[in-house]
Amino acid sequence: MDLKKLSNLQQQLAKQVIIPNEDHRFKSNDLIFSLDIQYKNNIAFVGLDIQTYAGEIIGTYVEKTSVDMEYIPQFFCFREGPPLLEIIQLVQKKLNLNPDLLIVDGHGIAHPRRFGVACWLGVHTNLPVIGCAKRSLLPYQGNLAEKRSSSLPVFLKQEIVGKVLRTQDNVKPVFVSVGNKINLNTAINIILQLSPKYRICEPLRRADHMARVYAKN
DNA sequence: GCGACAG
DNA sequence: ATCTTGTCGC
Repeated sequence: MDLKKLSNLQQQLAKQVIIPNEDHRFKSNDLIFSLDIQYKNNIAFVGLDIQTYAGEIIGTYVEKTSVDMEYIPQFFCFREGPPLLEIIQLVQKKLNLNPDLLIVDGHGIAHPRRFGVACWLGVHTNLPVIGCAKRSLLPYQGNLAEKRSSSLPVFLKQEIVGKVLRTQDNVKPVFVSVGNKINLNTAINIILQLSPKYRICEPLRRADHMARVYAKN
């Protein structure tokens, strides 16, 4: 694996990421596609949950695909990006439903080269994408308050590229960053809104659960 | 040089 | 991510 080449590719593609200054105003019927992957040997089970912005659950689906690259930290997008894109296009065609926002398990620009898997999906779909990860790739400083909705900035050099966000009182935080066509403030508000009860937001939990069930049969 | 490192 | 026992809590 030529990591030098992939590293250059990430830096090139990172230039295509668009981050607006204005908050995004979603409509009640806008569709949110949320994705997560479970692995069984070299087979990926991709879960895709569809709900409206208002909260109506449309359904959760799973597709089985092969995965052709190993997991390498910082190069995660090249492993998970293609399977994710595949199921999005498949479900889109099959159900004739078009997403207005994607939420993915992983980072957006909170990445050493500003190009996590959420960015990869962003430049390949031209859609708004939010990355929501369970661990950070970049350092942050300070003590995060224990109350829900507390947050601290995550820096790359001097720039804020993401936030550590507590989605529940006294529960480990998640790491939110944008992948494309949405700003951090909007992303944080949406993740909080979608996390009324648990650490991980509801649509990602459904996608994870569905993929997990299928991976065991 | 060594270790750490999203899923 | 996955491999694992018991255990705590709703």
